[in-house]
Amino acid sequence: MSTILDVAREAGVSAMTVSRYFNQPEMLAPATTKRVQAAIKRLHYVPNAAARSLISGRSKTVALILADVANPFYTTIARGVEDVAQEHDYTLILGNTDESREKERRYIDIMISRRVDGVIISSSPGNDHHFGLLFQRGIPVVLIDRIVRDIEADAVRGDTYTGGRQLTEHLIEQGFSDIVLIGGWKGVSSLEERMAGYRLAMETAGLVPKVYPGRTDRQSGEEITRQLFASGSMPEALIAANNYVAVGALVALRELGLRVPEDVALATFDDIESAALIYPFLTVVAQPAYDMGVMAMELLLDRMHGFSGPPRDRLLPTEMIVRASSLARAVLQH
Amino acid sequence: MSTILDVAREAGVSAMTVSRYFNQPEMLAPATTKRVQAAIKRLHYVPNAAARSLISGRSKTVALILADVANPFYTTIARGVEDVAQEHDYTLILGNTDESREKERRYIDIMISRRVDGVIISSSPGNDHHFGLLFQRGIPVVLIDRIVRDIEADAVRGDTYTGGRQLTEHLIEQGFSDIVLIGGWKGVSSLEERMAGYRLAMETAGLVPKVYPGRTDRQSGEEITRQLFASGSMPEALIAANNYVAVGALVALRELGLRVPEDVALATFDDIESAALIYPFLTVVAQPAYDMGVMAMELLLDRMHGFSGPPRDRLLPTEMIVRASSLARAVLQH
DNA sequence: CAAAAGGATGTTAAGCTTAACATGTACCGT
DNA sequence: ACGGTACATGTTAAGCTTAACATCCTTTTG
Repeated sequence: MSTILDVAREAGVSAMTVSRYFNQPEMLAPATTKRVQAAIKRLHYVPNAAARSLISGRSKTVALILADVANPFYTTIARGVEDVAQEHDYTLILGNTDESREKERRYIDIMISRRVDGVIISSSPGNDHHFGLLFQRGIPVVLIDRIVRDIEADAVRGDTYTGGRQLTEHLIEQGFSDIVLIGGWKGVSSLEERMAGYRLAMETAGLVPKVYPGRTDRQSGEEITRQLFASGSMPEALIAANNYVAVGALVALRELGLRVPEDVALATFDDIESAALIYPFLTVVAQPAYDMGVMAMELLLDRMHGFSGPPRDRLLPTEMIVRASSLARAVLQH
Repeated sequence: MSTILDVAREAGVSAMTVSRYFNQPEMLAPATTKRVQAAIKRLHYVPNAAARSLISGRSKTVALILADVANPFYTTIARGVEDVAQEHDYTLILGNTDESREKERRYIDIMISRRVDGVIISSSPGNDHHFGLLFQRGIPVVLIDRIVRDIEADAVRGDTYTGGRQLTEHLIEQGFSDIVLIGGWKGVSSLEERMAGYRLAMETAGLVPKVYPGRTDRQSGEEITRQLFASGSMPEALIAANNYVAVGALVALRELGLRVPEDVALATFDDIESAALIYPFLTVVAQPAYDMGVMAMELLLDRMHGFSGPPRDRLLPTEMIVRASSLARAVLQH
């Protein structure tokens, strides 16, 4: 594999001149530029990123750490991040934590080891975060979707507090009063906010909030729903903590022979794009996932380029899309 | 930022001993191991990946290059790849090509520059592939979903040829004879195979295959469908080249006031998991995307560990799932 | 026309880790 | 007690690029 020295020899110049061809091309004489260019082409030379990184301490790399790489909400974020990163010649390292603190910890070591220039992370719940190690080394961090208390970092998130409130108010307007929130974890800010919005709306209307917490996967949605109805409750409406929980709830309700929305109304967060097109049915609070990714990468670029102001917290507006699943019987009969 | 020398000093040993702690721990005396361990902890030392890579020529990194990071089919593959990579301590670099040859080319340079140990790629159509550069440098490549003619690399793909045939036969059995294939590109093997399966089934049944090619996005599905019906044709059944095209077709058909399957039957490839659960409606040929990712990474691990047999072509079975969208009127009325 | 200024290119060393080889110590057998 | 063996640890140099400084040649200026 040829090195910069081989190219230098081939072009009859010094290694430094070749290096300048890449880093300060305007400094070279046109004739030299040409000769170097030709030599590079002849030898198929590509600079060694490791050597560059070793000397510069930087890597032109950004780590994107997500809870679930297969969740459409996160992959849409990833797409936004990638588009901006690519534009600015940053390479993306992808990590999947499955909400595991240990995996998160392992990735933090990898990021340090690889001298990534920045990190975008949707952190797992818990208090023993290891971000400190990143801060010590001056690696900027942008939190996405979920903020972490006591961490002084930029953050980008959807306004699901308002979303939760709107969704609840909408269901109340439809005439429901026994509205239950299912799924979702303590410790995950975006889920706690939804819950808080729900609570506020319920209490403002003089209703009693009921929360059945759980995880955020489909399985959990099914379990909680089964359990809820097995326990003898017969709520009029459900709010699922996220898209997967909603799908699980739908599966469980179908099993129980309950129709949506005739027997039980349902609403949730995070739009499932394709599904919505095929069968526009679920009422949702949709978050601007792609824009969230773009903005996160932009905030990170600022920091990597030296910006050092106080943490910025970007709360992007969500949009409630009312569809059939949340409508009152009365409305349906019209 | 502390280096291996700092740790050595702190522990009262040589740098080499610290290096051995990481690379051949069994060689150290227990007491030394302890002292080194303590020093590492005190200094928060993390080895510098660039220096390691510089000397070893390897990077413990694998590049995953996909056409669209937001497409659920590909992200499910990504999830499989990531799970296996993580298990084996490989870090994943993510790339998005948007079917652009130029972006693919750029990524190939990045991969070489970063000395990735292997590449998994769903390549864009075209003939001027630059994989040669990877082969020259002995970087193993695994093709996923799409094979590339004349490239001697391992491949993992779903058997969409059989899938296309089955889907077509199913529609023929339902009594349809004017069946049109919409969307999909020449040059993309997985799409060509679907087409070939469709052609075979049609011709075997003495029917005339009709293909309206296009891209693979939703937009394209809409356009082709509109165009198809605007041109006066009135096919009895459509087969969409992939999930996005199918969604586009559905949107267009709804606009045209045509019901599925009462007026036009529809079937497609690539199951949309959540959508299918909410509304089990689309007849599909589903591919085992997660397993494809897992297998691709496993083949790659083999190669990276020195396996050098002939290219392996893994054709994973697909599964046809018949749902409402493809049923004959007669069947529906039952 | 000499001296200064400016532009283009070269030289040296450093960045961190590890392969290859060297050294040192403890214990073995005879 | 001595050479030999095995094990534990140390020394040196290399891997590739670039920052900092040095040099050389051309051009400008008084």
